[in-house]
Amino acid sequence: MAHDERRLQVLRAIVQDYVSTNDPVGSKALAERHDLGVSPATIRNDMAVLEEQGYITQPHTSAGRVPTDKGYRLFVDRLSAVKPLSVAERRAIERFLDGALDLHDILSRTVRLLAQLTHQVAVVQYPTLSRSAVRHLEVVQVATARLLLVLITDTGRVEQRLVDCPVDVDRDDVADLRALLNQTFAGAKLADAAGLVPDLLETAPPHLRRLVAAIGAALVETLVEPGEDRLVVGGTANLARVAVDFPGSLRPLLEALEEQVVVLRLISEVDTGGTVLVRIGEENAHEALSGASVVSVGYGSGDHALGGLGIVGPTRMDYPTNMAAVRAVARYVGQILAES
Amino acid sequence: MAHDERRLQVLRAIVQDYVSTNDPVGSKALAERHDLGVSPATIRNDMAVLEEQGYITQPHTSAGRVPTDKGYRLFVDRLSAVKPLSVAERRAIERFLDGALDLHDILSRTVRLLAQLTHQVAVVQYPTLSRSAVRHLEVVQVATARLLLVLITDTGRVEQRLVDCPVDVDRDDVADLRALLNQTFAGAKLADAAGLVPDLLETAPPHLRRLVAAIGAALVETLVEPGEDRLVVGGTANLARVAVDFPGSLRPLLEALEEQVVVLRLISEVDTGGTVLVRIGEENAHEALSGASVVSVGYGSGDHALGGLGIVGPTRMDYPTNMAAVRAVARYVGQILAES
DNA sequence: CACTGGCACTCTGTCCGCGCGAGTGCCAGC
DNA sequence: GCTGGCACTCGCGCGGACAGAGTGCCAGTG
Repeated sequence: MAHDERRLQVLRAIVQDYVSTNDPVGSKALAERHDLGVSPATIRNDMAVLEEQGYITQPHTSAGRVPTDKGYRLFVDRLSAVKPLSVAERRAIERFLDGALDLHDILSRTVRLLAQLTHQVAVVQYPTLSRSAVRHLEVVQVATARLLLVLITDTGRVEQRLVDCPVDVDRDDVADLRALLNQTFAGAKLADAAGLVPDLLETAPPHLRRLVAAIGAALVETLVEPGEDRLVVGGTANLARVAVDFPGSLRPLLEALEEQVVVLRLISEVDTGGTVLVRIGEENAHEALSGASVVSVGYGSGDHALGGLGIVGPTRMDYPTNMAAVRAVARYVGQILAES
Repeated sequence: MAHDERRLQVLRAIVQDYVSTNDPVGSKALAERHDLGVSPATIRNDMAVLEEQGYITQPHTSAGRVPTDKGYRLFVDRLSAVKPLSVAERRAIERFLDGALDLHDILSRTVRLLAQLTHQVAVVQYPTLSRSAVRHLEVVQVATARLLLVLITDTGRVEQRLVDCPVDVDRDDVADLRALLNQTFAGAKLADAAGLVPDLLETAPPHLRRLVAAIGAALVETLVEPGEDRLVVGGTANLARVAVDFPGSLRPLLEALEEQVVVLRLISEVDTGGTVLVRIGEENAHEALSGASVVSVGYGSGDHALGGLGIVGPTRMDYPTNMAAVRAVARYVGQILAES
């Protein structure tokens, strides 16, 4: 019906205006700023319907209307066109990510870039270990009965782990161990690594058995445990700019960002298809994020995602632009990681 | 003189009260809360003198007095006794730092601990490379003409760097290279490493010369360049709690913390003696930090500092407690690093 | 039947004026 | 040199008035 169509136009206009002005938007202003072809009075009728359907609400009687979470949801799902990035922005992305020296460098550049493009808090998950493969395992003796295990993956990630050994170790053992480990694990997907430990034990020469058992246990632990420090966060200064959208205080949000685990769960729940995921307000199911939206997407080379990245900001954000930025950055990061 | 002595008592009382209440403190309240043995009128006279000397100021006529930067300075230098940590706090420190798995883990635990103890933003610098020694160098082939160089130091730090080679490399070369590098650099202080590169070139077999030259260059670059990502920051959520002390906005401060380089300079300028350094307000010589104080100290094993750590907070902070916490944490971290 | 203009109503944000209270500086007295 | 007293100065909070924005409803019109 033509009516429904126009009502959606009205909702879209409300979202756009509210996002850009941060003022509840009234019927008169809407009629002026948008070519809806009808008078304020008609818009008011539409607004009444939209309010009843739960898409908009008024902060208090006789202020303008403000989109609800549900309103933003509809906007994102049906009303917003993907906003292509400007040439300057594309160039900025390339320039920013080019010349990174290692994985950490790539990720910290990414997070800064994303924060700069979106003016929101940016979050990048470290590539998940289980999806990458072992490139090399290094063993370094730190003390007579203490080894440092260094794992290098094909995504350029370096993991380290101290291992206390049940027995003293001599130098030749270390070399043997290194050879043994690499022979067994080189090229293996980390997800499969745990299954290879029995093989490892079998092929180990008897005098190394106990040592290998300890190492194997530590290895599995390191690989299987997701760990906690898997998140790079940046652009928190942008929160100050949008502080007005978080009435109480920024504190819960800052805490959630530091907690990492909360945000990590959100960011890592991406599907592999490259679709941008948007969680709006209460959809986040975490109190600290009830006034916030999370825009995330998986990145990776080829078809499987290595991890997620995205932004966290107020529900009152420019979704089309931010979704485009998140997607574009993820694409570039995937490329870069595939090359290195 | 007895007068001067009492005036200092008054200043101390003002600082203490103001820090705990955040209200400008008046003569009457002072006389009630502290045993100064004189009447409010007398205190007023002292306050007038203190104000003239620039130690305190009044926000507006007929409000109480507030310490100036200079007042805090005097307080820190001459009026505050070191506040020993409670048993619970000491235990918390041990518990918190015990069981860390690697360097990054140690540092991120440290920063959380410090933030929790002081209720301020905590900052920890990565151990400076130049003061540590090479434990092992690992070379991994990533592509035909691309190597990943991994440096492991005796402080447990792992540095990685991609190197594009001028020539193709085969597998034996990699092994030779690894042996050669470790032979030359193992045990060397990183600060001296650059000087060893000529030796390296000399001992290299002719067919590896060009390769070694490239690697050597990358190595020096990695070691000498201080890099940017040398800072772990935590506890920014605490800023929200003290937002009232930063009238304009938290933004400049958050930006400075993200910028890292600013804070890094402050944190790294520690002397090796283990003295806690306090920079108050304008002393920081950076606009974003003009309302903030930085409490920092070097940490390390033995006599030489590996890096700095500290906190950033409003000038209105509890200096004695925070200084004690910073010092205690630095001491423990030094111990832990010496062990691993 | 849908849209429009008009109108009365409601509510918030803001401004002003006022009184209160806290705190000071000064002075005379001990 | 300290103290109590006193007049003075301001900032803050409260309440009322007011303007402005926005709404809902209603009657009129193509």
